[in-house]
Amino acid sequence: MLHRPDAFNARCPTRQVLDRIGDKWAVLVLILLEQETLRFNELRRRIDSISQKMLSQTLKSLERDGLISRRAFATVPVTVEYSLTPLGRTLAGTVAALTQWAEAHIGEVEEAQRRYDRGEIAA
Amino acid sequence: MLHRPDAFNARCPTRQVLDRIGDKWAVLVLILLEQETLRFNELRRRIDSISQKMLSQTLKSLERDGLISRRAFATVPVTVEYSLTPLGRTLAGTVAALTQWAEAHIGEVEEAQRRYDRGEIAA
DNA sequence: GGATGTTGGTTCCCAATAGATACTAGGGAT
DNA sequence: ATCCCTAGTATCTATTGGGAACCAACATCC
Repeated sequence: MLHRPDAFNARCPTRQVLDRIGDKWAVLVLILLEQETLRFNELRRRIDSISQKMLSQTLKSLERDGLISRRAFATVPVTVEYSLTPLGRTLAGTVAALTQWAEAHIGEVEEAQRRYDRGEIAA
Repeated sequence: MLHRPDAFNARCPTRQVLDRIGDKWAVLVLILLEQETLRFNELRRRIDSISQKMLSQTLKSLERDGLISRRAFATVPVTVEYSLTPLGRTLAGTVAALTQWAEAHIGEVEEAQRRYDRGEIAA
């Protein structure tokens, strides 16, 4: 029935990509870098409530996946710039569609949550 | 600079939606239900390696958000059907674009990972 | 001249979450 | 009687996330 790579099979590598997208911090980093190259602490300041650890970890994963590139300059203190690769740029476009959906439909989602919490399980 | 709801602010509800999309199981459920209405154990069998607990939890969240609807029938044993709501259907379309990206670019991602793991931090 | 702040991280610890396993109820089939 | 089916829940543990402290090397403040 499924003629394409089966993302529902845990062994399928497509699932790995899906798992990466399923990282909220990665999504936010991609969206920010789509607009401009940023340094580590600039990213940290812009993404409210992200910890250094998670930012560092997220950037490392994205770099490993070839989605962003890291450039360090031997200034004092050291300067590190992160930017999207061409591959990352194609993903950022797709991810932007998700944030647009979120912004467009957040009202409906919140209303559904209120209805659900009041006990109305209506469709 | 940002004229739209600020997803980078933790207090912005848009971020909640982003967090929901950032759930790998939710994404897989949405994709499956886009094609047909399915029962609990059918979903469980199709999504390789999901546990009963996580499926149950994921379905409950999606229902609360108004993205899927649950219908129980008093058969023996009880039958429970899950299907997309109109709202969920609009999201499933957007999410499908992500899986298409994953399937199209998985090769590039894997090659980047191999390069990174060999120590070539090249852009 | 010592305290503090900057850079981009890493390490440690604890709380929260994910996942595996077992259990429930109310039957049906063997 | 015993095992299986349904759709979950309860419990326990493994993994992960987040907070805070620490690092080097310098610049500035007082």
